Amino acid sequence: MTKGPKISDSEWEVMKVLWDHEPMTAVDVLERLPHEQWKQKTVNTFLARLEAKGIVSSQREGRANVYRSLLSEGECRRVEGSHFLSKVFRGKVAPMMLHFLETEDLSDEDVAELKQLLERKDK
Amino acid sequence: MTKGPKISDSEWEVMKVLWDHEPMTAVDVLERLPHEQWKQKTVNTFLARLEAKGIVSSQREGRANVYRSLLSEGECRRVEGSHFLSKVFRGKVAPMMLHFLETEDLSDEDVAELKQLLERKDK
DNA sequence: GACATTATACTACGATTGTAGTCTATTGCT
DNA sequence: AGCAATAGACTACAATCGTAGTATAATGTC
Repeated sequence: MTKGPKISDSEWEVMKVLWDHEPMTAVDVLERLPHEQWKQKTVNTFLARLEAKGIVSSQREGRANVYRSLLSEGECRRVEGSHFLSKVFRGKVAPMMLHFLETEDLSDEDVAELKQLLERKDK
Repeated sequence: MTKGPKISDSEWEVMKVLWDHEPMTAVDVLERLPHEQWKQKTVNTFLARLEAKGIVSSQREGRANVYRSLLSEGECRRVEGSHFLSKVFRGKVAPMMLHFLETEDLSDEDVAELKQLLERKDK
């Protein structure tokens, strides 16, 4: 459940930059994105769409619009995460965790941290 | 990395049914999907698109086409999983695992299983 | 063999996505 | 004041997605 607005792949790229450095203008955002892949106008379009979706707000400041996120990265992760879980792993958490444990590289520190977390969850 | 064809949300629903019961005809697939949400023609369209994408193959058998998957669920999970990881969690596995540990409900058995897995990974 | 059934093939169409271009208004410069 | 630079607004357009409808061909029934 936990429905939320759909954020497309490219919109996520813009949002990650915004979450890291907000408030920002469209020009600021472009500077933080790989220049070879992004044009200013494209960034502008995405910011406008994100505003239309209610994910960011804009405020005129002088000559430029300044953007701020309305949803936190954590909230968006929750929505996207539960959607991914039900779509790809049929909502079953444990198999998903096993999958990532097997396919992704975890450092020793990561493993230790996860074990600690699980210990605490255990009681 | 590990590029693969894009499988849309609805296409995933069709594929999960197919992986569970293949080989199947389009009529078989519809029967396994929630009837209120799916129409036969829609299922047909998705099967045709999946074939065009090289994700399933079809073979004429008598009066009907019989479909089989060309990619396993595991392969598709790998592609989709690593895409999700990089998009939503910036490629960082541990934070993602923590996120799911905190937001999703794990049964005691799940926790025990994961701990075992981590133990084995540890050495 | 003519007609009803039914499965596939082909076509449709609005919404979203990725990727900008054009038009307009504001600012700065000389 | 007049003109150039620049920021935003509005428009464009092909590809993909969700959701079918229409046309056609093969099959089964009398």
